[in-house]
Amino acid sequence: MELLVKEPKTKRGFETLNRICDSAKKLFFEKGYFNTSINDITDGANIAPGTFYIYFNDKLNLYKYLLLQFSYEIRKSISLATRDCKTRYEKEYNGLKTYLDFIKNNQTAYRIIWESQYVDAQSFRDYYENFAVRYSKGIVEAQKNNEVIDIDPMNISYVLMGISNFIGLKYVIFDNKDSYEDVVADVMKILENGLFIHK
Amino acid sequence: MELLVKEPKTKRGFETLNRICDSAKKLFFEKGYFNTSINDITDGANIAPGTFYIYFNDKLNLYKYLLLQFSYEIRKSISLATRDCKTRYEKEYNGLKTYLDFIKNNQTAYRIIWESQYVDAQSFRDYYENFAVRYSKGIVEAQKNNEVIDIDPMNISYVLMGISNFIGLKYVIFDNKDSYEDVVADVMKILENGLFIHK
DNA sequence: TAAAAACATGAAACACTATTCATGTGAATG
DNA sequence: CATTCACATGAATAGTGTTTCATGTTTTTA
Repeated sequence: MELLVKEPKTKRGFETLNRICDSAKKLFFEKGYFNTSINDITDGANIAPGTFYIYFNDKLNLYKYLLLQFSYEIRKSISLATRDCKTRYEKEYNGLKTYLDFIKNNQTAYRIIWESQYVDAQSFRDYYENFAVRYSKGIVEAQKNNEVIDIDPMNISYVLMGISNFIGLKYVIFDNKDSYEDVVADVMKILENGLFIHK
Repeated sequence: MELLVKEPKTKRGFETLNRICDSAKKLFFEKGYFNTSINDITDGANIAPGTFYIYFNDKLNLYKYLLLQFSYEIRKSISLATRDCKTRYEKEYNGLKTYLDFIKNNQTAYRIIWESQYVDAQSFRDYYENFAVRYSKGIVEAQKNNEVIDIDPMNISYVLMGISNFIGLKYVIFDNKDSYEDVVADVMKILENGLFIHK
C-alpha cells in the first residue's frame, strides 16, 4: 500500500508537516473535506501550494492520515480510561464518559470519521468494523464472566456504538453541553437492566 | 424561504423532473453529493445541462428537495407500520423493523441524510431534532402510561435513534443482510429489561 | 567548508464545473 | 390555425482547483 505521508527528515520538515495538519483539521472541521481546497490548506499553514506535495501525494492521503491518527487517539483514550475498571459495567460507564469528553475536545475527529463515509468508504467501514471487533472481544469476556446477557456480541457492540455516537451527536455537536454526567447516568440506567446481569 | 423546486405545469415537465431526481438519487448514492456534477445528473437524465435550471436554482436545492422527500417517506412508513400497535414495546419493535426495511429499500436515503451534515448542516440538524421531538412525545405518553422507565425522554429518543442507525449501518449498509428478524430480536431483548416496565 | 540532501517557492498549464442565454421545439389555448 | 406558454438545447463564459517543475534556500553531512 502506498504510504500516506512522506515523512520529513528534519526538524523544519516536521514543523511544516504539523502546520499542514493543523490547518487541514481546522478547515475540514469548519467547511468539510470537499469545500476545502489545497490552496486553503496551504494558505492556513502559511506555505506555498507546491510545498503541500512534498508531504502528501494529494488531499485524500492527508485525509486518510488524519483519520488514522484520530482512530488511534480515540482508542487510546478509552483504553487508558477503562484499563483499571473492575467490572464491565464500570468499563462501559467510563468508556462512554471518555468518548464524550474526547469528541468534545476533538470535534474535528467526529466530523472526519463520519465524513469518511463519503470521502473514502473503505476507511469508514474499516474504522467501525475494527472498532466493533475489538469491542466484541471485551463483550465476549464479560459474557464468559456472566456479567453481560447472552446475545450476539456484534449486535451489542453496534448497539453501544450507536448509543455513544448519537448521545455525542446531540449533546456535544448539537448542544455543546458542558458536562455529561447526567446523560451518562441515564444511559447506564437503561444498560444496567438491559445489558448487565446482576449477580 | 426560497422554493426548493420550480414545479412543472405539464405532464412532460413532471417526467423530466422525475428523471432529474432519479438520476440524482442514483449518483448521490454511488458517488456522493460533492463528486456528482450537474453535468453528471443531466447526462444520467438524458437532458441538456441548461434544462436542469428550469427545475432547480442549483444542486443544493435539488439536494434539499430530496432530503425533505425522504424525511417524509421514512416517517410515513414508520407511522403507518406502528399505528395499530397496542403497546410501546410493540411500537418500538415494529418501528425498528420498518426502519431497517426502509433503508434497505432506500439506501440512498441513509446516505443522503448523513451526508447532509456536510452539505447543509442546518438541514441535518433539523432532521434529527425534529425526529427526536416527535419521538419524545411518544415516549412521554408511554411514561405516563407506566410502560417506560422514568428518565429524560430526549435521552431515550437519541439512544433509540442511535441504535436503529448503527444496526442499520452494520446490517443494511455494510453487510446487506436479507432479513433482520434475529437482530431486531436481540435489540429488543436489551430494551425489554432496560427500557420497559413489566406490569 | 564544500558538497549533497532536504525543503520551499509560485507561476503556469491543465482540467473541470456552474451557469447563462439566444435560439428553437412541443403542447395547449381561444 | 395562430398565438402563447412551457419546456429544451448546447455553445460560450467565467471561475476555481490541482498539480508540476525550474529555480532558489536552508540544513545536514563528510
